[in-house]
Amino acid sequence: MAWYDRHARDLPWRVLPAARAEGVRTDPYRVWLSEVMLQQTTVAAVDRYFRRFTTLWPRVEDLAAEEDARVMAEWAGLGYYARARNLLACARVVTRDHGGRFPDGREALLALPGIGPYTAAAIAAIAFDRPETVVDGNVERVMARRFAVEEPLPGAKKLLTEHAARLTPDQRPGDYAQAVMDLGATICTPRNPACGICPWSDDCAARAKGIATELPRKMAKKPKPVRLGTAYVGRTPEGAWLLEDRPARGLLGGMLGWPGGEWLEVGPEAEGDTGDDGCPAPGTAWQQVGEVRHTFTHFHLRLVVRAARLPAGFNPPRGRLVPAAEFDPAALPTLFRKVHAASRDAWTD
DNA sequence: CACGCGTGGGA
DNA sequence: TTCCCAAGCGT
Repeated sequence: MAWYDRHARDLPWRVLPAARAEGVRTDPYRVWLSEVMLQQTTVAAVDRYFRRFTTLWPRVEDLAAEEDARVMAEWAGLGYYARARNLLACARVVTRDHGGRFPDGREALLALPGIGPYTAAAIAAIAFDRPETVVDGNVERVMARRFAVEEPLPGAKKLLTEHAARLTPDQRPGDYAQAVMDLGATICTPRNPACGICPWSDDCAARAKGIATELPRKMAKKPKPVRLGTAYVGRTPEGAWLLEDRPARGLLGGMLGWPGGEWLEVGPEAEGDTGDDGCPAPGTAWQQVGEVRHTFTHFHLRLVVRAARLPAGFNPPRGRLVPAAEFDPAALPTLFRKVHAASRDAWTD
């Protein structure tokens, strides 16, 4: 804990021990928002989004009252969009059923949308200083090394959680939780752990055995297949864009995107063209303007980008026309921002 | 319980 | 270029 008092990172959602000593309170709303944004996401990526969200919506009631599309547009680019949908659902439950106050216990938190075992424990510990054990990827790595657990993840998760629980103190459990995660993020890193400056180096079994860098072991991952598809960027003579609201569930669910066909996996050889599958205006002369490559969690995608001027009075069979004044490419997920950028040269009239 | 679900940065 | 990964959750 002395290490944390000296080395805690100053993050926008964090109340440092020194500030807390002067009476600054930890806001559960900000803890919750930051923890959801940080799920599988780096501090560097979250920083800007957290500042933007708390400026637009300072309290959970403000967020709960916002329109879905506005929140999704602000989340665009951060990824894992189910988090944004669950974020709104959670804000509305807390506002309507809990009077705008987050519950202070792990069990009650666990019942809320988008809050799983890690986030429930993190909020209980950090916002309410409950002695809950927080187990994220950092804690798994630190415990695997400190106790030289050689069983690979995810099988070792249960054992690592037991080790972590045994170390959780009664005093300042919130600071302790953040300290272990800071340790994992800045000292006990995946590649080149800085064991020389680690406050736990004398207690570390993996360091003693010289295998710290090899832990935690992980099961081999499957290779990512390649999928191919086409995206159609159409504009009316007035400059309106033809876009599509994606279904609420699934990949990029609830986000705005360009029309196009299914993204189909192909064999190692036949990487031919993709036809006009999914073309939203078959009678129009589409021109290929580029190709976009993008990698998702479980596949690589190559999208052929086609652009066209739509006829005057065009009535979209699917999707909708977004007037130029209302269109902001920043509201698109990253894949579709790339598609928009690839089409840019087609509009140099 | 295994899988689906994004993105950007670093080695 | 390619691979790995980062404060997980829902189904």
